[in-house]
Amino acid sequence: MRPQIIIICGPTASGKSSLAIKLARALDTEIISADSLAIYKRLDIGTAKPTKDELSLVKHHLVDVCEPTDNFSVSDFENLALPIINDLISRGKTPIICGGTGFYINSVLYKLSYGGSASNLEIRDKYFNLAKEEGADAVYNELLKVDPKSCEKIHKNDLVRVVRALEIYYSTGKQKSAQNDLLTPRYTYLALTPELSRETLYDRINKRVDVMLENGLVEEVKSLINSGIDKSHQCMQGIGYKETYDAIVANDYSTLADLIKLNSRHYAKRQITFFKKLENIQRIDVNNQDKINEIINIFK
RNA sequence: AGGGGAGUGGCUCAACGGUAGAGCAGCGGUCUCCAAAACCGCUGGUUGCGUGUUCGAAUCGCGUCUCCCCUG
Repeated sequence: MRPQIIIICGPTASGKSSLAIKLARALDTEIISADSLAIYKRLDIGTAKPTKDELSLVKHHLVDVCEPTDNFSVSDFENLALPIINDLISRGKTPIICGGTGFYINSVLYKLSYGGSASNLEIRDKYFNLAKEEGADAVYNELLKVDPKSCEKIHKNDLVRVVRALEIYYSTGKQKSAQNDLLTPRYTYLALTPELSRETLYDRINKRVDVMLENGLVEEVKSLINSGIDKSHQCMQGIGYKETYDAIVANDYSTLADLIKLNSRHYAKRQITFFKKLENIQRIDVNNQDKINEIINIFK
């Protein structure tokens, strides 16, 4: 039985996109991007979005689907991605999910309940403010009272998760630790990740950052700033964007390239760690055409 | 050439007589609605080299090498 979907994941700058395009063309199918920043319009250079040419070769979904002012979360991704995947499958095609946002990939692969609660900004603000005023311990102590079991899994310094657990409790009345999702994949899948030495990967990251700056990353961020985007917007959390934003404000670009490179390397490491957990993930040399043909033949 | 200063883990620095600490880098990990976020953990040094003083030297003396600054 051939798998229902293909997942191409891995760290930034590893060559996922071109592999995805190769496979999509050979299999006459479409790509669903799983990238938490490529969803934004006008964030092009810093996200290394597929070029116009690439976009015309293969249909890409979930690129440029929201405005830089929008908030976007995993479940938004899940809600948009599932119908596309199901539609492609029903048309006899093999959807290719390609991206570096592991959390997003998991959201389509597994049916997760996310505590049964959407984000509740009121509760969030309340506890972030509490942390600011009385310290993170105060928030953690609160969770200790209502959901001690979650405290076993969440480190007390991890304010984002501590607050999220409280948010779930106070908006649903149920404890986060009570959720018991089955981690059974919704689809059968083949997962691929480009095989690269750490050294090569870091080298590619460094070069890519230089290219981004040459291609006008600073101008891109300035243009976003001019239209009212600031650091409070979610899209400004992106690597390449937050650093450039700060450099523009300080009018000091001396460390910008190095800083983006460093943060990108750290990010790549986290991605590598995250994808290690994906079962049956295959490392593939993207330059090995024989191997790629082998994969294509599985799905033909 | 003379005078002064500095040489400590990959980098920046701390300890200034009691057998070396930190930040960053690097490496590993967590991840159930902000995930390019948020968070946790770990490995590296016979203190340029030699010699002397001392119970004991990164720390003091001498020699030597390297670098920086000033004077010529």
